[in-house]
Amino acid sequence: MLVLSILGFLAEEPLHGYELRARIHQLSGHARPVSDGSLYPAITRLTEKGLLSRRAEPGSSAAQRQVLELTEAGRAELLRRLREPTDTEISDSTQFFTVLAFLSKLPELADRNAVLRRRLAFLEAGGRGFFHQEQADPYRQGMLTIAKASSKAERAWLRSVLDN
Amino acid sequence: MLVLSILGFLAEEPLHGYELRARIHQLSGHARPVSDGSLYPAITRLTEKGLLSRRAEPGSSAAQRQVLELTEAGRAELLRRLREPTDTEISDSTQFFTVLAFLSKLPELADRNAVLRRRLAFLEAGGRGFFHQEQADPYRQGMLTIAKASSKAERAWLRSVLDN
DNA sequence: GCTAGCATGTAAACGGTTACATGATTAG
DNA sequence: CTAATCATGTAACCGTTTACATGCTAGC
Repeated sequence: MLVLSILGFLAEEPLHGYELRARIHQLSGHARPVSDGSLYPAITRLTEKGLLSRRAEPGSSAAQRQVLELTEAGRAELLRRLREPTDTEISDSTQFFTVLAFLSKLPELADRNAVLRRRLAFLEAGGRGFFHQEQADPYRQGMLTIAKASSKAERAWLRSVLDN
Repeated sequence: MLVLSILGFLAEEPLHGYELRARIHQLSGHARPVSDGSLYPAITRLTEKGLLSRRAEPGSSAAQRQVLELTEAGRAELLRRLREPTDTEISDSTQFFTVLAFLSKLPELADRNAVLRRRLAFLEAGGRGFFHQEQADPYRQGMLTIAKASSKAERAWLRSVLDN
């Protein structure tokens, strides 16, 4: 997911690591903070794979910035990942929201809608039996109540987008 | 999170690994499947730490079962984790729902309510600015719409439980 | 005879967390 | 002069994923 966020934000404009971290944090850092120890190694790996290029630039203040830019291969990889999300990127809400955050980068409406339809189908399958557990435990009942409300809101939004 | 689920289900009754996997799957496997490669090593680690004991039992069919049981130390660790969830167990919905699934194991109402109040305070802080991003991107708008609906439903449930 | 389900594990590769490490600039 | 913010990284540890590996029993 970190990789998808990096590719996604860099598809908008070149950024240095610190700024990238700020954007990722704004997008999903409220739930799970991004640590430098995961971000910088991820940048290094993506650069080694040829998906990113980096060039040094004098910092606005402080240390030298490494400005990161998507390569053609990087952009192709981003589009491929958005077009063909894995099963857990469809089923795991956290992962799906990351896909959704960058879905507008996919140029074809049909491709974008195909992804939304996969998510809708997953939700309509009812979390694979998750929703009709009968629970005596009041806290698990609460979990189900909340999950049902979220699912309902999301299905309504997905249908409204798919129906244009 | 896996560890919390293992301790939580074993607090209800002794189980063997295969049955434990089935229960974890029912609880949260719809989003993220549990793999044997994470479950069995986790069981081994917990046994080495003295939180679990295992004894062999003839299988109902097939291979020998390793029946797992919580030790006193294991039960104490479960209660400690439920009483004092980490910050990310409060902020990350997936992790919080795992805590919630076993919260009824905490004997004191005051302890359980303290956990719920921490979650409510986090949600009322508005996802730390997450909710008032103005987004032109329609998919990110959708994300916000869904997130707001979920948050609202969860806050309503939390308040109803806390108000008795 | 074969497939599905029961049942438990190991090994390699990969990625994330935490702590450590450095150093400049700006505002109070 | 000191804290906050800007800015980038490394190293050890730990856990997860994926693939591999085995073997029994019941039903078709």
